[in-house]
Amino acid sequence: MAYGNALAVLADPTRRAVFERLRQGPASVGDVAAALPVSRPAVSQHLKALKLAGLVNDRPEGTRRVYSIDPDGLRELRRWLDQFWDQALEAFRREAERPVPTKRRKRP
Amino acid sequence: MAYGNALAVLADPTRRAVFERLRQGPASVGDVAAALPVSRPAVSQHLKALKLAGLVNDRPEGTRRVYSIDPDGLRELRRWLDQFWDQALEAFRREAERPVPTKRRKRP
DNA sequence: ACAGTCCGTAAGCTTCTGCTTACCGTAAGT
DNA sequence: ACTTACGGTAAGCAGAAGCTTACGGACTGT
Repeated sequence: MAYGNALAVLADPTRRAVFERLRQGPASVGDVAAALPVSRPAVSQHLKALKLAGLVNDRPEGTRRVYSIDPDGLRELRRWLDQFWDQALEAFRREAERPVPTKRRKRP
Repeated sequence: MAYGNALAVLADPTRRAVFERLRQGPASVGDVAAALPVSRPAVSQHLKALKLAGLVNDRPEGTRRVYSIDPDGLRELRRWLDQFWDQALEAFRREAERPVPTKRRKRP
């Protein structure tokens, strides 16, 4: 049920902006903050949430801390969506084959 | 940027539960509410949000209102994720090819 | 050793959000 | 016409979430 965390984390716009910035390649906290209209601590908190959800990795580099995207979290989310997609289409097909909307009766 | 709405809507656990219930097939508001530990109005509000995000459809059926999954919203979300996935892997590959971590210098 | 840079965390506040209860409209059956 | 079933909306509230400022810790270069 980790995809739930990923969804919740990616729901916030600015946190998603942080994530999308990392999509271009690794970056430090300050780098990301410089590109966004929020403070550096805010970015730090967002990165923490992203890390907990398994969406990013981080490695120390001197006094800086470089974050990069972790494919694992994305993979899980993708799997959930694909599975959902298949099942939904299946239900869709079943429903389309039902010719008449079958007016709900009380009891047959 | 509609995928943002989809993400925000699917972030809430009970709303996602409503959505996943619909994955099995169309259902009325009461049906969904009966399967969840929340009140019927809560489900109604969740369905409204899902509908605004383009994730579900609804059609009247007598006094009842039958909701079903709308593939369009899911499709958009899937497209975003796939595109993100590809770009992230690309950046990943580029990074892997960089042999030495290149200790950040002040100025060359 | 000292100064400077970069970052994480705590505290606090404001805003948003999801839930419940109460009420009203609509459609069908008798 | 009246009753019953079903569902949407309003009002209100408790909890969560995101942002900022302030502070302290870790590493680097002089």
